[in-house]
Amino acid sequence: MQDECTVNQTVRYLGKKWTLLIILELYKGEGYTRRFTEVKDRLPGITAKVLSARLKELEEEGLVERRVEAGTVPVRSEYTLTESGLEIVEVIKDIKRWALRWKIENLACGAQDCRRCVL
Amino acid sequence: MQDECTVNQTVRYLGKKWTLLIILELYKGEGYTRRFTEVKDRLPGITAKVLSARLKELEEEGLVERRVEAGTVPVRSEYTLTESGLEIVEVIKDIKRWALRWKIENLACGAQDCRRCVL
DNA sequence: CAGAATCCCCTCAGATACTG
DNA sequence: CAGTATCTGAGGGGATTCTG
Repeated sequence: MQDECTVNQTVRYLGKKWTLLIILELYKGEGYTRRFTEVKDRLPGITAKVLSARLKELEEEGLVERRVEAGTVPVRSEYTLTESGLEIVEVIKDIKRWALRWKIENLACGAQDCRRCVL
Repeated sequence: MQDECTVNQTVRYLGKKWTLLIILELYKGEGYTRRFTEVKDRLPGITAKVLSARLKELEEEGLVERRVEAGTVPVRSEYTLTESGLEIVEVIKDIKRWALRWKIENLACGAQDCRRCVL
């Protein structure tokens, strides 16, 4: 099946809602690292369920690494971009450049920290 | 809402199944142009319904232009990549490079004309 | 040839509530 | 704090049939 194509497969999870924004959030963190709640608080509207699912998916795909702080109460876990995750950020930047170039009518984005963040 | 972000919005339709493959198909056509059935035949597994829907969406987003040959029976219609559509191909190439670099286990893609086509 | 119409199942994603 | 469990509605996408 054509669905097996890497491009299609890749874009199937990258295309899901919130995924790219989560990656950018980790990218903005110190050492490309953020804690669960940190990401959650910085992405207004996302639910714990969705964030959890996306992070798990990204971990399985190798773009994100999870580390659990042992012996801390309450529990702390950190998510860090891997090398491949870091490289995909460049692609995201390109998408953003493309979008800003051809979809300038969309002012909502410029109003958010979306524009400042990685461009 | 964060959903208004251009990156997220863009990726919402680009991330749909078949979309990128359709764009690449047009890209491979003479003058970046292909007819409906041409695309359909070259993407085994796609249904007319989905192809139709994707092309309409891409047209609305300005990546594709539709031209109907007047007065021909049976009807012929052509789809051509616009300037913005052509530019997004570069992004798709980057995604493919990324995927081939980090997901080499996925041999299915290399076996198809997927690898030859644009890289 | 180039679709549109219908049916139907599945996944996505939000809301809400609960837990180690 | 960092999740999981459950329910629900909306949209995605395949199969099939029909049409100008």
